[in-house]
Amino acid sequence: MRRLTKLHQKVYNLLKKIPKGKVTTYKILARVVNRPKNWREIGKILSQNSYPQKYPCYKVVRSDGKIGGYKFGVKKKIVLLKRDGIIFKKNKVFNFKKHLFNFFYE
DNA sequence: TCGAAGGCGTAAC
DNA sequence: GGTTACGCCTTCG
Repeated sequence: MRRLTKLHQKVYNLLKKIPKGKVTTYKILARVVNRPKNWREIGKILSQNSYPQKYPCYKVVRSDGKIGGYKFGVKKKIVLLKRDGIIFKKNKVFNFKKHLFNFFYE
């Protein structure tokens, strides 16, 4: 396991704040941790998450509503999201904006 | 309005 | 200093 940076901890902590049935995006996470141009880094950080049950990185999708990637396979990611009530249609989140969790209004 | 393609910034290793 | 990473945005048909 790689050493966790402060950015890791910030991102993982934010993941726990996502309510059930909601998703967020890499871009939003990047903004919240004050690294607005670091969305790719966010994805990398999530892939380094060794505790998917503790930190639900599957709740993070791309800003256009597409699934994005997942360390344990996109299919697994879809299954987990469906369990939370997120429906996928043509590789995109159905009613994406409705399910989008925005950290800014906390 | 929608999908596909291409170019691109950042930090850890 | 090069490679890598679960992406974003713009353009075009």
